[in-house]
Order: sequence, then C-alpha cells, then structure tokens
Amino acid sequence: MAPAPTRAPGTPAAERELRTQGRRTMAKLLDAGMKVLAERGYQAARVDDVVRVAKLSHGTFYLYFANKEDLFRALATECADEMKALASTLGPIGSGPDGEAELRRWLAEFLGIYRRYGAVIRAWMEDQVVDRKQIALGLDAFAALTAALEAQLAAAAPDHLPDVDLATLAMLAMVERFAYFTSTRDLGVSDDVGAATLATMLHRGFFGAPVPARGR
Amino acid sequence: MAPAPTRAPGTPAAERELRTQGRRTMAKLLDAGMKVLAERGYQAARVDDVVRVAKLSHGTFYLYFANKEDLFRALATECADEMKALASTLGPIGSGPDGEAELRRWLAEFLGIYRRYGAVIRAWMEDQVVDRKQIALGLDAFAALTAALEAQLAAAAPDHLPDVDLATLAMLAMVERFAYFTSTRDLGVSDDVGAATLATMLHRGFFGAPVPARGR
Amino acid sequence: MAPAPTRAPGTPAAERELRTQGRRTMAKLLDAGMKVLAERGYQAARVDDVVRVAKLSHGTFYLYFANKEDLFRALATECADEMKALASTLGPIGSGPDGEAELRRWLAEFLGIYRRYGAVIRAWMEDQVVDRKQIALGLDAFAALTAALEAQLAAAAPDHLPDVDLATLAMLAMVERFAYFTSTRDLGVSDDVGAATLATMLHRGFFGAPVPARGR
Amino acid sequence: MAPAPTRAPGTPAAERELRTQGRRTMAKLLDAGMKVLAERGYQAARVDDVVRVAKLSHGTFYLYFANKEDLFRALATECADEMKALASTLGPIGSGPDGEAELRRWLAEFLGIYRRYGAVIRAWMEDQVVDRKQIALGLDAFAALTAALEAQLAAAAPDHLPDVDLATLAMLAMVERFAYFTSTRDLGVSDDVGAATLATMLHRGFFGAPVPARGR
DNA sequence: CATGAATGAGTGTTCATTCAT
DNA sequence: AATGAATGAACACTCATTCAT
Repeated sequence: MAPAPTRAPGTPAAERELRTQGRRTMAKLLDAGMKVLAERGYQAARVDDVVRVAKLSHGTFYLYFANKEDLFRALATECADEMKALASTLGPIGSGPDGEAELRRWLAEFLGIYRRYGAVIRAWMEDQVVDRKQIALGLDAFAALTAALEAQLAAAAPDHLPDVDLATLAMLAMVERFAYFTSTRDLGVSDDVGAATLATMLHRGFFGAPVPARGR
Repeated sequence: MAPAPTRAPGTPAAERELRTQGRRTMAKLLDAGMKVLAERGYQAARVDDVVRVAKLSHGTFYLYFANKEDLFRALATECADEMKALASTLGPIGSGPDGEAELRRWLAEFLGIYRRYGAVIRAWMEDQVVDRKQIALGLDAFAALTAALEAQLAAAAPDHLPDVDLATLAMLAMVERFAYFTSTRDLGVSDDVGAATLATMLHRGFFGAPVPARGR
Repeated sequence: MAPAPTRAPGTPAAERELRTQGRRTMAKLLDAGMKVLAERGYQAARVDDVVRVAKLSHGTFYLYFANKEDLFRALATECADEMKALASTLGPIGSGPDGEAELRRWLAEFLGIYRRYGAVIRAWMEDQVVDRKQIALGLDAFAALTAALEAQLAAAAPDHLPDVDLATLAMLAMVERFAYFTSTRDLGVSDDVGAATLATMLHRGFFGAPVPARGR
Repeated sequence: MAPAPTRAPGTPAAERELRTQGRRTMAKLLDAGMKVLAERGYQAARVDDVVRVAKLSHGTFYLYFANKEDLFRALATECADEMKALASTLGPIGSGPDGEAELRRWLAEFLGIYRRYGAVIRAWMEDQVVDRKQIALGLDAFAALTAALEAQLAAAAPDHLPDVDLATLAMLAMVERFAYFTSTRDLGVSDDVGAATLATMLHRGFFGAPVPARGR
C-alpha cells in the first residue's frame, strides 16, 4: 500500500533511487562535468557549461546534485578510487630490466587514468580546490600513490638518494606534469611511448639503474 | 604642472609619463598584484583584492592599468625578463662534480625567482592564462629555459636518453613543481637544500652522473 | 475501468468523479496542505512540501489540483463554510452571566475551528492571499462573523460605544490574534481557559458587563 | 599622506564611512525597502523591487547592504529603537478621564510609528521573519511595550482581571491589528479618531473605567 | 491512478569596469 | 592624481508546472 520509499524531489540523486533514465542522466552529467572541467578548469567551470554539454536543462542539474561542488566531489571520489586501486598494484622495481618493465606498465596505467580524470588530478595538484572534503579526497589518493612509490624506492635505492621523501614527491610531480603535457599539448606522444620514456628516466634517475656506456 | 604630454585620464599609465608619486603608486599596485596572485591564484584574483592590499581606490587602479589582464601582463613581462636572463647564465654541466655544482647554483637562482614570481610561472604552467599576449610571454620565457637546458643536456648526454626534447620538458616540469611544493607547502626546505637535492637527482637522472656504489 | 466519464488526465479532480482511492488521495493532499500551511505559512508553502507530507509524487498533485492556488482555495472554502456556520449560532449576549456564558461557548467553538483552519484564517487576516477568489471567500466569511457579532453588540450596548463598526472589528481582531498566540506559541492555555479569559475581557470591554468592585 | 581609512568597496556601508551622496543613497534604499515591505510583505519582497523603487541599480544595493536580510535588519533596528523609546513614555493610567487621555496620547503616538514601520511590526507579529537577529530585535521591542503596559495595567486593575499577562497580550494584539486595519484598509479613520476609539475601548475593557449609564 | 523526470522563468549575489567629483 | 559611487552582465540556485511511462 505504501507508495514506495520515494524521497523528496529536489533531493540530489545520490540519496534517491534512480531508474534507468535517471541513471543515464546522471552519467551524462558526470561525463559533461569531466569534459567541462578539462576544458575550462575548476574555477571557470560553469553549471551552464555542464548542462549545455549534457544537453539538459538547468533545473535538471539540481535534481542530481546539490550544487556545483557536489558534482565535482562525485568526480573526485571516482578519481580517488581509481588512484588508490592503482597504488595497490605497484610491484617491486629493481634496477634491472624487469624493474623498468614494471615501472613502464604502471606508468602506462597511470596515463590511462589521467586521460579521463586528468582535470581532477590537476585541480588537486594545483590547489584549485577549496572544498574541504575534496581536498581530503585528494590528499588521501596522493598519499596512497606516494606510499606505494616510496616503498619501492626505499627498497631499490636504500642509500644513494639524499632524501627519499623529497625524491618521491619530485617523482610524482614529474609524472603528473608529464601526463598533463602529453595529454593536453598535442605532442603526438602515445601513452605507450610516454610511459616508456618516463620509465627510462625515472629508472635511472631514482631507482639506480645503470646508464649505458657512453658513445657506443 | 607639466604642460602637455599628459594623456586623457583613463589611459593606462604604461603610456603616460609618470612623476615620482605616479611611479610609487604603480609599484604599489604591481606589488599588491603579485601578492594577490600568490594568495588567490590567477582566476580568483579580484581587482578588489589588489586595491585593498595596495590601499588604493578602485578608480585609481584603472588610472594605471587598462584592466585586470593588463596588470597581470605587466607582472608576466617582469617575470619573463628575469627568466630569460637566468636562461642565459647556464654554463656547461658535465657529469662530474663541477657539473653538479653549476646545476646547483642555477637551480638556487631559479628558486629565488620563483619565490617572487611563482604565481606567474604557475599560471603559465597550469594554463590558467587566457590572454594571448601573456601566453606568448610565457612560451617565450619557457623556450629560453628549455633551449639552455636542452643545449647542456645534449652536450652532456648525447645518446643515453631516449628523447632529449621530452627529457628536457620533464626536467623543467619537475623543477617547477618542486619549486611550487617547497615554496607553498611548509616543507621546511630552504632554497639551498632544495637546490642541492634537486641537483643531485637531475644530475644522475638526466646528465649521466654515476650513482655511488651500492652499500658503502 | 469505468467506461466514459473520466476526463483527460490533468483535469483537476474537482471536476472528475472520484472513486474510493481517489477520494482518499484527495483527502491526503488536503490534510497535507493544511499541515504545510500551518508550518510554513502561505507564501513559503511549497508544492514540494505538500507532496512530501502526503507521501505522494509531484505529478499526482496536479491530478487533483490545477495548481497550488487551487489547493489552498479548496481549504479556504472548507474554512469559510465552517466560519459561516459558526456565525449563525451566536445567540444574544446580555450584560449578565448568561451573556458571558454564551460568549464563552461561542469563543470555545471558534478556538476549535482555529485549531484546524488557523493558517487559512491567518492568511486572510494578514493579507497573504493574492488570489481573488480566496480573498472573496475570506471577506464573505468575516462578513458573516462581523454581522453576527455586531448585531449582538448593538443590542447589548446601544450607545456606550463610540463606534460599533470599529468596535466589532477590534473585537474580531483581538479574538483572532488571541487564538493565534495561544495556538502557536506554547502558552499552555487550553481552549476552555482561553475562551473563559477572552469572554470575561470582551464581556466587560464591549458588552457593558460591570466590573466587580475593587478590593475583593 | 595616508589616503584615509577606506574600507574595501563591496563592504556593506554599515561599516564604511559615507559621504553626502552615499548617505543619500542609503536613505533611498531604506525608504524603498520600507515601501516594498509594506506593499509586498516580508517574504515576497524582492531586491529587484527595492532597487526599482529606489531608482538604483542592482549592484548598488550590495554596496550598502550585505544582502536582503541585512536591509531588513536595518529597518528592524530602527523600528525597535522607536518602539522602545515609546515604551518608556507611558505614564500612569487611572480609571478616570486623565487615564484615558494618557492612553489616547500614547496610542496616537503608536499609530504614528505604525504608519512608517507597520510592515516591520507586522512581520514580527505574524512570524514572517526567519532571521534570528531580527526575531530577537522584535521580541525585545515587544517585551518593552508589554512591560510598560503591564505595569500600568497591574497598577490600575490589581484584581478584577483574570490573568494580567494574557490581558496585556490581548491588548497589544488588539492595538496592533487595529493599527494594521486602519492603516491599510481605507477606513477613513485618522490617527486621532482611531486613538480615541481605541482608548475608550481599552480604558473600559482593561483599565476598569466605568461604563456610562445605559440609555441616557 | 500514479510516478519519476525534465523544464525554464525568476531571484539573490558578485565583480570588472565607468563616471562624477 | 585620486576617490567614492554606480552600473550591469554573469552566474548559482529554486520551484511551480508539464510530460512520458
């Protein structure tokens, strides 16, 4: 008899149960949000842009998200989840060819995530975010990556690096910027080539891989 | 007092001749602009903030700059000049201790510039800038740095790096992010310590410096 | 199931014939409407609130009422009917104890009506209503009350009051506000006590009842 | 030399020092606010309406008030001040002609205040206000009036009233509603006539004034 | 009969820029 | 040379109402 546990319309959809169409609309908004974030950046992203890209009306947006922040928070959560999952997959990186291969594989995966969530990651790195919860999500995700990398770095290069913490930070920064440049500037660098180049440099610079003999 | 050469009020001061007081006011605005840029970031910087920090009125601002962009353009010009000057001072970087020392010196200077103009450099790196002229200024400045670094990198490591272009880009990115983190997050890292750490890593990772033997 | 008499969906139910369930739904909406009106007031009452309280969907509302106004008009009609019925029951109010008793009885009944329809009455008194038809309903209902009171007042106090019209108005206003305060502020005053107090004051102030001798 | 203690533009004017023109504009906004409040009521009052009446632009409004609430708070403060001042002027009200005269004088003053601040007073009485500070202002002002009236009522009629608290409340309510009706409905009742009628009724109903002998 | 979804006009607020003094 | 004041376009968010299922 009771007409089902419907929530108040107007309640952002995170707390409602969505039907097929509702879920499709939500996905449209998330996609559009990601697109707008990538194009305009965090501060300049307008709800207007999002709904235009999603081909929906202004009002519909607020049927699914409490406000602009809420949409970005949802994207940040997705991204943080992916990054933490990625962090857990990093295997040992010795100074030999196997180590470089593992590094290459891992970096390629990172570049893949960056292709979708780059704008979110950038927003974290560049301190564009004001919202507490989102900052926390970012710190969390980065902490996971840092921990994974630092563990391998410490194992591989116990003493030739002046400061493992700082080195890890530098590595992460370099990886992120590299991903940014190769994904936004049209450098014509594929994920695979990018990952390989980056892996080589990092392997030598941080993990103690030997530099091939000069000349020949 | 001066009979003629004054322009109509509203003409940005760049094209007027300034007396002592005028120059002082202009300097106040530039300083305030830099401060606000550093605190708020490019997008969030408000003319309001600038004039409040400069302790001047709203109207005065537009006596000296045609618009917000114009102020930031002026700051960008200053910054580009410093960076190009810095680029021209980079000496040869061999794989020995002299090379590392030169690298360290140069990086320390860069960190110094970053301390004042970090916000501008960041705005360039992070594509926050929309204004064509500013983008051009940034590309120019970065091109100078890139050229200087790439020249030394090519001389030092003719063939052990897969892609010198990309490697240079990665280096620059790393240096900038490193500067950013050490200058904004309170990591308690002095310019000197930072430059030393960074120099060591770069020297080994890019310039072919040998890694000290493992263990001992 | 019923072959013909159903109207196009969207036609407010006032003009449709309702089955058992339909009548139940309508009652739910009216109840919810009254509740929301009481809590939020006329202007702030949202269709959203009404359907949430009624545990029905947004669409359903418009199956029964043409619009928000329509619901409130229905409530206003109910209330006006009750008030007019009440008006017709007021008996003579002499300056003796019988008069006071009659006044007390009548006021108690009024307080009862106010308990359910207070929000509607208040909306009338406070000119919150914009809708012509509702205003007319209110004027009508108040006219009935006024006429009844004025008749008794004129009979009881032919000449000691400066202006019978104005006095009646003042009485009504006082009664309404009294009902409002005692029903919303938690003054812990029961309908009976309230009616008694009010009756005493009105009886003396307007109907010429003697004030008991000072002292005792 | 120091260019004066100017505050940030954008800071609501309550905290800035205003020049002649600024003060004029502020007054315009306050007047317009009062007018709109009276016409539209608290909830329906739009900033748009206020600036249209004041013949100012939208942006100007926010130069003088932090937001809509802030304007109404300013009006409420003015009103509360007037009411508290009025409360302090109420003299003894005996059951003789002098008492009635004092009551009449005081009521006439109240009606005067109501002519300007009626909309604010009504908003308080009718619980239209949501803002905490404004509610507090209203309670304060009403408490002052209540205390003044109650003191005189207690002195004049120590024991013939069933409940002095409730009686005071009823009196106040009646006075306010009376003021409301005579000031909004076009009843053609001047402040003086209104005050006289009201004074007579209250004097007899509450302060124990004798009712003139029936008939003659 | 009922529902979830979508819409768009309306409202409060911010901020770069112009103007009169 | 400097200032206080005014402007209006842009943007976030709400809510009565309509529609497809």
